[in-house]
Amino acid sequence: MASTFAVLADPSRREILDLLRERERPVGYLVDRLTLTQPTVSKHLRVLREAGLVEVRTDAQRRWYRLSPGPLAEIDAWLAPYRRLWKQSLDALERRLDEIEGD
Amino acid sequence: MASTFAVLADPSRREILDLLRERERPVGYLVDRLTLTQPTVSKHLRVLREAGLVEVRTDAQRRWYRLSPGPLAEIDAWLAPYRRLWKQSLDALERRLDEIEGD
DNA sequence: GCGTGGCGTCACCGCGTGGTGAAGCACCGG
DNA sequence: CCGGTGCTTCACCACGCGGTGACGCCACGC
Repeated sequence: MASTFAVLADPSRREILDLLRERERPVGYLVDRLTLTQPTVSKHLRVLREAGLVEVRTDAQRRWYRLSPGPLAEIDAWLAPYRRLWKQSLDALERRLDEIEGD
Repeated sequence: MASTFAVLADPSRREILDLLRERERPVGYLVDRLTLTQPTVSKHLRVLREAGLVEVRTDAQRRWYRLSPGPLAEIDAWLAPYRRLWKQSLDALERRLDEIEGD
C-alpha cells in the first residue's frame, strides 16, 4: 500500500486510471487522449502495473489495459480513521446552518 | 486537490498526520516520535500547511499543530467513482464463497 | 541583559523520477 | 520476405524533493 500514494501522485497516471474506468483500452488510445509521447505512457503503465493498479491482456501486438482497483480499496481503508474527523466538521457546519435557519 | 496526493506520497508526512489524529501536538513532540531532524519536520509541516492538511496555533514560542481534514475529504470524493469497481469485485468473491458454501 | 529552549529558514547535496528520442521486438498484411 | 504497426525498453537529461547542518528569531527564566 505504501507506494500507492506515490503512484497516484502523478496527474498523468490518475488521468490514465480515469480513462480506464469505463472499459479496457489499448495503449494507443491512451496516447491519443494524453499529451504525452508513447514511451512516456508505457513508462507510466509499467508503474501502474507494478503497483497492481492495472492489468494487461495481450491480443496479438496490441496490449489491452484494464483497471485493477485493489490498491484503491486500501487507500480507502487508510482514509477510514480520518473519516470521522471531517464528518464532525460537516456536522458542526450543519448545526450552524440549522441555528441560522432557526432564527 | 491536485497536489494532495503528492503531499500524501511521503511516508513521513502520513506519519505526522497519524500523530495528529488524536489531538494537536507541538513540533518537538513530532520530532521525538519520528527519526527525523527538526528542520526536516518543519519542512514537512510547511508542506502540510500549504496543502491545507494541517493548521497551526502559536502559544508563546511553542507551535501547536492540528489536523485539518478538508483535503482528505476531497480524496475520498475522488475515490468515489472507483468505489463500485472494487465493490463488485468483492461481490464476485462473495458469490463464489456462497457457491462453495452451498455445496 | 543573557543564556536557553523551541521552531522556522537558508544553502546545499544526492538521488529519484518524469520526459524524450532512438532502438529493439513481436505480429500482421502484402 | 519485407514494410509497417503497436508497444516496450534503453540511455540520457533536467528538475524537484527529502534530508541535513548552520543560522536566525522570538519568548521565557534567571
